[in-house]
Amino acid sequence: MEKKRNAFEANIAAIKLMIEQDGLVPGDRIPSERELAERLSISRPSVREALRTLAYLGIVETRHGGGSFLLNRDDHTYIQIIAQFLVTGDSKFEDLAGTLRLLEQAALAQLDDLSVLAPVVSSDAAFRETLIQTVDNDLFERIWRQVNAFHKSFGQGELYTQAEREQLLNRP
Amino acid sequence: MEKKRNAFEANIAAIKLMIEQDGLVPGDRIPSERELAERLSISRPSVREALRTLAYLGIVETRHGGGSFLLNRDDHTYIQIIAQFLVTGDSKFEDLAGTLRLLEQAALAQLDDLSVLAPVVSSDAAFRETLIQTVDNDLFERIWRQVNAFHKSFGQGELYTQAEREQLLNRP
DNA sequence: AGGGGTAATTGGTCTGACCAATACCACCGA
DNA sequence: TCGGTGGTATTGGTCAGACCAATTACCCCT
Repeated sequence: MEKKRNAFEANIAAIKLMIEQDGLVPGDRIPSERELAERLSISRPSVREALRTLAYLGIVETRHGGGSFLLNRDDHTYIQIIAQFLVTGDSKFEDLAGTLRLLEQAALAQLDDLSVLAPVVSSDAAFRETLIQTVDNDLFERIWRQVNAFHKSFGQGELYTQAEREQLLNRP
Repeated sequence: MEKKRNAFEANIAAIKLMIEQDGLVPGDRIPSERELAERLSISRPSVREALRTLAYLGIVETRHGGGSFLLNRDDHTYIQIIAQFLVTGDSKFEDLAGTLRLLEQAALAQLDDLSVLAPVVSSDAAFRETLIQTVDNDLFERIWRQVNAFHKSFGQGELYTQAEREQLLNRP
């Protein structure tokens, strides 16, 4: 082994390695914190620091009294974490609305058939929700959803007026 | 207070909130683990579990004996850390490239004067960097930067060919 | 064989302690 | 006065042990 430094990251790597070597698959229960501590020759607090990080990333789920379990990889909660840290406090409100408009403009530009939007043109929320879903891109959708949630948390109302929405449908 | 469940994530949020309220900026030293424990009325192990996670994500840097410091957003390594867990070849890479194209298309659409892009049309990175900066929206730029970092972490090359870039300049 | 209640297991949190690395500062000497 | 130099305080790193809470496992009785 190498390093004294970064014992913490080494612990995370060790746990991941052990999971691999034990042939665990998503849904399986991983060894208890006490057993991990013993097998890795580290203390339980150190095990916990690593496990908590893995849980935060969505790699693992822990149930009080039940144990820790491997999660499916396609839960990708890390995307949400990315978004959560992207949209932190110092975002100006104008940036929020502006970013939403940009995202939705991009979605609109790559949409061939505008007819799917016609039925929902009367509702700002439904119009934009439908618009985003036409993109069919998970990451893009999550980013939009996060920005939109943050925008809504400021208690603002509609992003577009009815007239604006109708105009958007008559462009390309 | 709030709920019993998810005390761990509540601690992370509390630390982030305290950083905000104290007006700390990247480079500043955040309170010591012992002081955080006292101010948040939790134990030092609980503080550490939250702090280690923040450090792992690259939000914060800890120096043995020195303290913990706020990092610049550009230093955030969680994109790479998270990418490390995407061991299997999932199709999410298409989402990355697709999202980047959408973001840049949106930037291009709201740009009046395309002449600023002409000098950098020979470089994929410079072209896209310049394009994003014309938007003048911090949040949008940050989102793009992070997605781009994620995309680059997969070791991919240029997003557009030279011909594509030139074509983009001849559209509107 | 089934149901219920108790014991064992497991995660959640805390206290306290000690080590290691760094920062702080007063002191000393040139 | 200035610059090094040492000791001391502060801070993160790690550990042991304890206790609580939630869940699980198991055994016993009917």
